[in-house]
Amino acid sequence: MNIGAAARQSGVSAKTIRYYESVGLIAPADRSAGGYRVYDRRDVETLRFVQRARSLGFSVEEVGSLLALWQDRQRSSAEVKALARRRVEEIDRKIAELTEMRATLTHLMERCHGDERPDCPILTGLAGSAKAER
Amino acid sequence: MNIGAAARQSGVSAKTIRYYESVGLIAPADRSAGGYRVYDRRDVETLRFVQRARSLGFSVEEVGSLLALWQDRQRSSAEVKALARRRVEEIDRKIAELTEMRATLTHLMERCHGDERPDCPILTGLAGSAKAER
DNA sequence: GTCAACCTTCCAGTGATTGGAAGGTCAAGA
DNA sequence: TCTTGACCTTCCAATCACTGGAAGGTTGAC
Repeated sequence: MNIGAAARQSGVSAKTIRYYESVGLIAPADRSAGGYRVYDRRDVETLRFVQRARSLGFSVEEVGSLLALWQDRQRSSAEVKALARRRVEEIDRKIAELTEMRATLTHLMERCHGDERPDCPILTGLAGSAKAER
Repeated sequence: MNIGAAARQSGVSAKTIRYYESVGLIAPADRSAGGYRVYDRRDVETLRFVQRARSLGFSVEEVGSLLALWQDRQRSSAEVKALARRRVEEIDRKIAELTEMRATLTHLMERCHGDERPDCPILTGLAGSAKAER
């Protein structure tokens, strides 16, 4: 199958498949007589694996490690779990950061009339200390 | 004061101040005889405003709008509030996405021994359907 | 033969910085 | 007066993970 079909079946765009190949995340595809990249079901499986790992927020580099681990029958599950644990910690940090932002923002918004009047605590909060306002 | 002092007082790095100037977020600074950028207390205030807005996740472009609104004595607070509301919605989307990722990941991890054995549900979950596993 | 749909490579742009090179300015001290 | 070191200047390149677009080649159907 050509790259377009592989893209449709894996959920990874053709452009992105070529990109993954160019950065060495996936092996270079075989080529047809006309120079087209050729994929089989196994390649699509790999692409799907990559797609899922990316959707869980693993970086392309981390997906590379995961892929290597997946293809290594000898690997220990400890390594995989450690990678996953680090990812969860990262996610927790981001959630905490966003939650903090949200609290500051909604606090500022509550005090803002949101009408024609020019006075706006959101702006003065930004100008003074947003933190102290809480 | 020079750019270094302005950076220290505003919490925006010198490099970033120059960048903000280059993209038109802030007005070009006055220059000394020797060609150094010169800042006063007002500039530092503006930089601090930018820094706070950025830390709440507004894009540089959005900070531009906020800055214009801040400097416009005639503005209506409704506009500012709308900008903030969009930001909160965006934050909520991101938090939801991260929460979903976290749930999938921790579910996968619970089933993984994390020892020397090679079998690892995290990898098979990634290979099959991570969603279906839940 | 000709047409559309598909594929190829290569270069550039995104956002928001950051790093680094090569060189100019400034104030203090020997 | 000279030198040192801290600071500043501009400009180009890299980051991350794509995405867009140009210019051109391949394939299969009608």
